[in-house]
Amino acid sequence: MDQKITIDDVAKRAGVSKGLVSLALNDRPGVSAEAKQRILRVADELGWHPDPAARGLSTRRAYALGLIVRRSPHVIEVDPFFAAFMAGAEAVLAEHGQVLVLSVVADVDAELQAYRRLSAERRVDGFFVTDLLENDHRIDALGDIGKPAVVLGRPDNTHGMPVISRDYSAGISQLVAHLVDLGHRRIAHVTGNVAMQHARIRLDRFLAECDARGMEPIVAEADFSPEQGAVATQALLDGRNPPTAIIYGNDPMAIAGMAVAHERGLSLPADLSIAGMDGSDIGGWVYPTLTTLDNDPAGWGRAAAETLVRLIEDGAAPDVTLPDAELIRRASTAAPAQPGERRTPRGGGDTQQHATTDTKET
Amino acid sequence: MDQKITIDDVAKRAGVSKGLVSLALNDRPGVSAEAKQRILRVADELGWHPDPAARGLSTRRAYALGLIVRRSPHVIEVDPFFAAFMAGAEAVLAEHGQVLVLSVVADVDAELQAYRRLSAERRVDGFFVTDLLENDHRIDALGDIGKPAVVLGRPDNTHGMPVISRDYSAGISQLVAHLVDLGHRRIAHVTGNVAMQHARIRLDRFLAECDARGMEPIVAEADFSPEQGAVATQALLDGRNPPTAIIYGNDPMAIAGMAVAHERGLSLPADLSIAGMDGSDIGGWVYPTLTTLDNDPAGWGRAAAETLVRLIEDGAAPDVTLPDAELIRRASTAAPAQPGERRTPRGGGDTQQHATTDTKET
DNA sequence: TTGAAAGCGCTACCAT
DNA sequence: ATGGTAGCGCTTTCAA
Repeated sequence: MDQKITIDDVAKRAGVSKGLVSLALNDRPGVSAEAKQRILRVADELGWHPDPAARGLSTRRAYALGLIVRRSPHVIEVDPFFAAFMAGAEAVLAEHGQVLVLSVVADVDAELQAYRRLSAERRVDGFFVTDLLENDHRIDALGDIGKPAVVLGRPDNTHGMPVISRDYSAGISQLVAHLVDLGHRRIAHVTGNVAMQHARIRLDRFLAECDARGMEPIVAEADFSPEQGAVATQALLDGRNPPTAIIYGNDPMAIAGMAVAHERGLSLPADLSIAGMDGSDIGGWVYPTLTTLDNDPAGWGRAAAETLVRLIEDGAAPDVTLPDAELIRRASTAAPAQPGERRTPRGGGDTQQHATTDTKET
Repeated sequence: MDQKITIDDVAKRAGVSKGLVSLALNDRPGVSAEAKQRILRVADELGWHPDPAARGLSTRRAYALGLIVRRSPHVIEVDPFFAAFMAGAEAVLAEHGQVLVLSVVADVDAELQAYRRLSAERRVDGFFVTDLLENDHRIDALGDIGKPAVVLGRPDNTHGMPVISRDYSAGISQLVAHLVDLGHRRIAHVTGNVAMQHARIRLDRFLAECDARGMEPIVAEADFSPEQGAVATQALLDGRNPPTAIIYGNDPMAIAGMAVAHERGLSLPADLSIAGMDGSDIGGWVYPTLTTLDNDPAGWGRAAAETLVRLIEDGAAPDVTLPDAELIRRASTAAPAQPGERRTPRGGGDTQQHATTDTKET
């Protein structure tokens, strides 16, 4: 149980020196094929693993990568992104003998502190930077800190850090087009926290899409929390000329918005079409099932981890562009009711499409 | 940026030897008050942090604790527990100079492998064991592995590992009593994955509560996923004598169950009362707002982290019992409609209670 | 109370 | 291609 096996044991048993074992392990040149094979076999027999502390002491590496999640307690529980992102990232790290070190903080100050701590204590070799802000302080701070980092966002202003990005704009175009095709002309957008770049990009694209169609955009700012999603929805529906469709910056807000509509006795989607983003599994299991844009958080995680590992090992890594977001059409969007038909009692009507029968636009 | 400051720098500047600095840092006896003070001041001035790799090489510690989350990709996204649990745990670990190492796996085999890897590679000093199974293999495996661990579960069969537990039974009693008080006699339970101890405990208590009241229990097995929650709900409602109230093993299943009911044109809660468990934030923002039992995942995280740190440092730590789960009464539970009244059109009726106005039973 | 020195397990360099 | 050896930064003896 207590691993007392060291590189010396392996060296002795294989009849070579420690140095050679080390070279063989890190498959470096200068080891004969047969020696290498023998060494690796012996290591395996003995169940030997190099001690990362000892390695790190020589190489000044931690063999660990850091993810700092900044979320308010009320958003984190409901966040459809991080758990899956971590799963994707961690799977890749494990293949590379690395480990994921996680920190969860409530605000930007605590986040900067966490970067500094993990870095000063030499706990990690690099960072994943998520939820990029517009003019993000962290980019500069990480520059000072001097640790490699990959950024999830748009390839701007990242001071040469590799960027993982996905074109969400294309999905928003599809979504708006989908609603317009159904006959909507008064479409609203409930934003996420627009201090975040991805929320801002979504808003900008929404505005552009409205503009291109000569529609007056309706916008309510929120922050990705269901609570704010509900508040924004109330405000929109209380407006003098309420929208016939609402696009939310994420699925939890959309679900909260649906609840508000239901509570007012509106029939969905006849009286109001609703769409989310960052498509989460739960969206396929609410009533009506939620039209949304997919996001594949595990894919983000894998790409980010591969890039960060490569950045650390090779000193550089190319940006990665993930496939465009795709529209997932479900039952929460439909043609708007004619003015006279509003507030119809519910029941009957369309059968709803379940998640297992999602229609993905390609 | 590149931390080249070592214990030697501190020793030199403070005019003492490395050894003394080390003693002072770990506040061990044998250092004069003034020397200690001076050393710590100098260390602070220099911004020195001991290198965990170097420390670990001497002490055979990793100064890191491991959490391995076993969840299928479809459950993890929606899981209201882990993100908040990690946040709670990590906050405590940071105070103790420790770090949280995270792994996400899909099944039990991969989980055991992850324990072995993290242990063999000496990445962590101990583990958090969650989702305890009945006769959990991991307990034995961890015994072999020989790393300290704390278990989230019921204090049985844990071979002397400290246990963090919360009495969920009390909450279930309250919940059943609440429904019975409203007039329900046909109450169903949609279970979580009953291989997990907490799902089993909930089921057992539900059965006991029914038994105590002479009610025939109705049970549908599921696995915590919204999909299974929906399937189970269909089956229950298609039964020859459908329940008037359904208690789900977690909130995502309850939300999926609500959707099934809505889709059938049932009016909630008049035609069917619905309750969840593991109360998540989102439950306060669906329609109707979801009656549930709270769970305070961050509290679990803090308690578990404190216990594990103590176990490692002192060699032993007492079990912790968290406060009983409490009923959160919201709008999804109400008196059952009289037979004749079923399938009333919705709208009007009760105003729903929002999350901000939850009623907590004490 | 303090200093000096010997490891901890590995990598990396200099020989051969 | 291989062996020997000097560190990496800390903790922990053992002397003084």
